[in-house]
Amino acid sequence: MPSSTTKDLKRVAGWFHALSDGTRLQIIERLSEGEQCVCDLTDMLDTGQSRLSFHLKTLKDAGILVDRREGRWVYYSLNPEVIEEVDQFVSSLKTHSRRLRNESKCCD
Amino acid sequence: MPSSTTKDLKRVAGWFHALSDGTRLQIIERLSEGEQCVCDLTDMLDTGQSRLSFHLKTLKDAGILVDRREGRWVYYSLNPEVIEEVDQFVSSLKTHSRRLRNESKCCD
DNA sequence: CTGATATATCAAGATTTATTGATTGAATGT
DNA sequence: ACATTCAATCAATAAATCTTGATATATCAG
Repeated sequence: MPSSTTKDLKRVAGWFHALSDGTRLQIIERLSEGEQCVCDLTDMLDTGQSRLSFHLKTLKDAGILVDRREGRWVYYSLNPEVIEEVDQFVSSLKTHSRRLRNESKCCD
Repeated sequence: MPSSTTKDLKRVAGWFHALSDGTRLQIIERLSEGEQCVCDLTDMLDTGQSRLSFHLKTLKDAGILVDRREGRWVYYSLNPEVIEEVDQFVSSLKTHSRRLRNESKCCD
């Protein structure tokens, strides 16, 4: 994990904040099976309309989701570009933590 | 991303919540260079003692960090096991989103 | 244009999280 | 035992986030 600017950290924190809620993770679970319109998500998740809209906006604002209007319906889907960035961040963290564990093991 | 139980989702949400704060990400940046005692973190990050302690506890409760007392000092470090789980979650999400993108591309 | 449907936004209150300063506890050295 | 240092916890307040119900906006059908 290279040292990050404050702006970067805020962006990263924004990703994780978006992912830090059970309802939003449920949304993501659904969308990992493919694009869904809000109406379908409303049925699948047992949640009020404005609440769902709030969580979708939270995910969209963080860049995790993108939306697309088609007539009366709005479709949400995962945003692969940003998810890739999240993955790179976590993956780099994993690499560091693994390396540190191995270093300490060797000197016990 | 296989369908998760409510309990799993809460655990996952807990990871991301712990990672969703700028100060905590700074802590993680430091610890990705190696184990640090609280006293060093206090110097490096410009933060009050109880505030730092609060954020360390938040990360520890989520499983991201582990601590170890040595005399008067407490050392914190990344917890590779849990970070690996976080990585697997995000990595799986990445795989799904990538696959979905490619599927849609092929049918334009 | 009118009514109906899908979704977003807004405002108020409820809940959760974070910050601050004070206190407590644990380990050490004298 | 006493004083000192490092760190955790507590209590009060502040700030951010979430929920709910009402209202607004956009699109379509008739």
